[in-house]
Amino acid sequence: MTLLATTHPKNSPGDEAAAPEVRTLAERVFHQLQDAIVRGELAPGSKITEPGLSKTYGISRGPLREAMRRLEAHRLIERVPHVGARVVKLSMKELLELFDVREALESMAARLAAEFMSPQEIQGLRDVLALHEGQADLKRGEAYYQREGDLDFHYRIVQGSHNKMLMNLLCDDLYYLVRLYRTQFSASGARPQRAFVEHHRIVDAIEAGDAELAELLMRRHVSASRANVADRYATILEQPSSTSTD
Amino acid sequence: MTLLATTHPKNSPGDEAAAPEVRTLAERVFHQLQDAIVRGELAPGSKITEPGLSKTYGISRGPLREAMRRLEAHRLIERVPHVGARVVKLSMKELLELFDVREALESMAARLAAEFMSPQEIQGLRDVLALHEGQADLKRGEAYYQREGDLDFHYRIVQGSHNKMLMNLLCDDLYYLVRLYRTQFSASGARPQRAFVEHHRIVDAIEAGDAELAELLMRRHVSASRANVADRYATILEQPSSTSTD
DNA sequence: TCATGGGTAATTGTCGACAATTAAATGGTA
DNA sequence: TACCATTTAATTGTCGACAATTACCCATGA
Repeated sequence: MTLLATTHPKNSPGDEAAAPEVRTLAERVFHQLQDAIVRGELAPGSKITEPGLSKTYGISRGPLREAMRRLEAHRLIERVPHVGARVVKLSMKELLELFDVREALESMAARLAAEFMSPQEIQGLRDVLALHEGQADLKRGEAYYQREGDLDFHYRIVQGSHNKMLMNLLCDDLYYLVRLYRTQFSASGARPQRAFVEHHRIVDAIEAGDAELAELLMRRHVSASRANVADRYATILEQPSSTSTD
Repeated sequence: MTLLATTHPKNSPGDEAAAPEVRTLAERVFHQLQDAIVRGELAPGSKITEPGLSKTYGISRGPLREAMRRLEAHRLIERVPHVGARVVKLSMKELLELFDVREALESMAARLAAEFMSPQEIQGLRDVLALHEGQADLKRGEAYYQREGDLDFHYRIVQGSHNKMLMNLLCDDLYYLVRLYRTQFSASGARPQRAFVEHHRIVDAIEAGDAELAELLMRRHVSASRANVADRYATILEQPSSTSTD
């Protein structure tokens, strides 16, 4: 909880009124809806109507529409003029596309992090890894927290790139989609121990200032995660029972 | 005009009422403002006020605010709650950040294009190159159209990746910032003949289905463009006369 | 039974007005 | 004269109501 709160202080589960820079109604309901979607409280593909949300959140349609516009910009809902909006439902194709984009951006982030990350930031990375290691030793099966921590790890590297545009793209846009995917596909942590090793090697490369190696390792790391997801999906397709994701 | 219109049919200069999917006031004024900003008619860094725009465009503040929200999502304006909005003014640092992101995303796009681009799409790429070559032979100095065509070239490769998320990120977000930069820094085409050669080699790699080579060449291409911009900026800093971009 | 048409209901788009917050202007005081 | 507090004006945030478009339902006909 402690380390997690430092990286993404907003939308920590259970507290939503203490958000720091929520100065307007539209922003507040935006964060609320963002959380509700990411956590699966609003079903993927379900239609959301302005009067309905307006009544449930007790605000007018004006700020609500602004919040929905922001959600649309973050690709969490899809709107059609004069028709309505519905919560995004990731298909496997779109999920794999997301992994390709992550591979491109995060490998670049790792490269830049190896160049510009400060010793304090690197120490913070090591702390995160140590925390994960302890958690992995404690509860081996339930890797739920570990997955949130996985995002924590990636967050810090992106911030270590000191590239604001990268930070905006990854942290403000894509990572919410990643979290949404993890709830939609109920993907608890797969391949945890291998991911641990890869994380360690990436930090080693960053600490050594080896930009090329950090980039390569991060590229492989994301690519392996993508392959793992694709494989699991392929095996699920063999035994047709769950929801058809496309 | 013909080939350009096929890739980005909207906001072709001079005609704005014939936009295809503009079904609402907010969308129309969004595209109008987008054009006005990218073309420099709204000065970078200038404050834009809701009543002012509402009067100039003859619409209410409701749809105008929606248009402004979309502009903010596309990073063309910056808003501060209770204070106001102003047109984005790219600093050199942010411009170089933009090049880093482009390098990451477009190299990935080239890799995917080499895998999935159809023969017709490749032929379209060759047509664009042929058109540029003719233009370069005709007017050697005035490379303005060539630069727009340069974006046309990159557009097609991104679309050839068949990755919708990449297409959204690059074509809908970043490329408008690129065009904005070219007007803000009044950057007419530098190094045109070298860029031509690089374009040809990229297409060759894509046509050969060599994904790795296409990725590498595109990465170098964008990186060289970034270095060129950085160099020109450094030389400008030697002779202090123009606008301070940061 | 299915397709097609009209009519109704609901939702979205748009507008003008009021409240809250911020920035500027003005005046007073050390 | 410089600085600070108060007032004032302008802008942004929010709200409710009306208009326009769409989707749904039902009846009619082949």
